Amino acid sequence: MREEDSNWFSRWKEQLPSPEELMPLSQSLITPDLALAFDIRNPDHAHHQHPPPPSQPSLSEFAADSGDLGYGAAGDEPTRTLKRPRLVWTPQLHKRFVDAVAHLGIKNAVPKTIMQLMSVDGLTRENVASHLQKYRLYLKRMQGLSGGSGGGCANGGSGGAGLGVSTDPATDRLFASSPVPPHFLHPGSRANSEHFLPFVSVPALQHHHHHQQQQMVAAAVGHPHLQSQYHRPQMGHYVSSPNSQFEHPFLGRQTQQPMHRIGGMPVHNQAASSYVEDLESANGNGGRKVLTLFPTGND
DNA sequence: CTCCAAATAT
DNA sequence: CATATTTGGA
Repeated sequence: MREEDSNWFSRWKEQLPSPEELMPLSQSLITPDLALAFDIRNPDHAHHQHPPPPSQPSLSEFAADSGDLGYGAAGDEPTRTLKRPRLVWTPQLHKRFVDAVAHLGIKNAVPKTIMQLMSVDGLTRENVASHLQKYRLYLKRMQGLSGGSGGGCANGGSGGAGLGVSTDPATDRLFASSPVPPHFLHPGSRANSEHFLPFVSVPALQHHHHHQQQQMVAAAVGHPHLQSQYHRPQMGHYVSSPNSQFEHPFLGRQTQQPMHRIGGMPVHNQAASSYVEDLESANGNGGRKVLTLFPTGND
């Protein structure tokens, strides 16, 4: 039964290019400072910095919603009084996360290292740590269900066992979308995949820290105000098979650019040629908007 | 310092 | 409500 392990590994290794490829993948999360500082408001100068590299979809798109929070908005440069916007873990980003973990090995798979290997600018340890926890839980959960480990109903109760066996506790939605490679989980058979830890070159990490505009890629800003419950068209049924490649519910849907009215102020929204995922839902009560775009040429 | 678990905010 | 962030403790 371990053969499977080898299997996934070979597949994985194929898909895993090399750290070099991974490395350059530096994504930059939109940093709040930048977002606000740079910001989006420039009704006059359409100076858009068009770095739209036609060849490579590396764009920096910021989705900044006007914060109606109480800070002085324009003209003010909040140096450090910024709140961190909600980070949205996109499948791609998650994938990177998984990749990093897989390559690091369970041993080094600590938040810090992962974060470093991910090289996602803007990503913080907290982000990774939190996500990592969830990821682990997800894996553990799967183990228990799929492996059947032993007895069958060892699950003690947690989870009210009687529910459907399907793996859709709703919480795994995100994780399920990603090809969970690392099956380094399996207690008992601990395969150290570190056999092949060819390179862990994370050369440039803490370098340019200047406020220069780096390449920002993913931007996610959760705009609060008003609680809103966004709901997908019914509970998503994209329950892809656990092993099937991930199918994106979105991807492939280029929504137009709806005008965002923020507090009555039209916001200039520029849609880059990148994947722009926008989920919006309008509820009678309010609307929650989330913009996430990722130029991850990965996968 | 890292991980875990829960509370809180969005 | 679900998700992500954040706090507190081991």
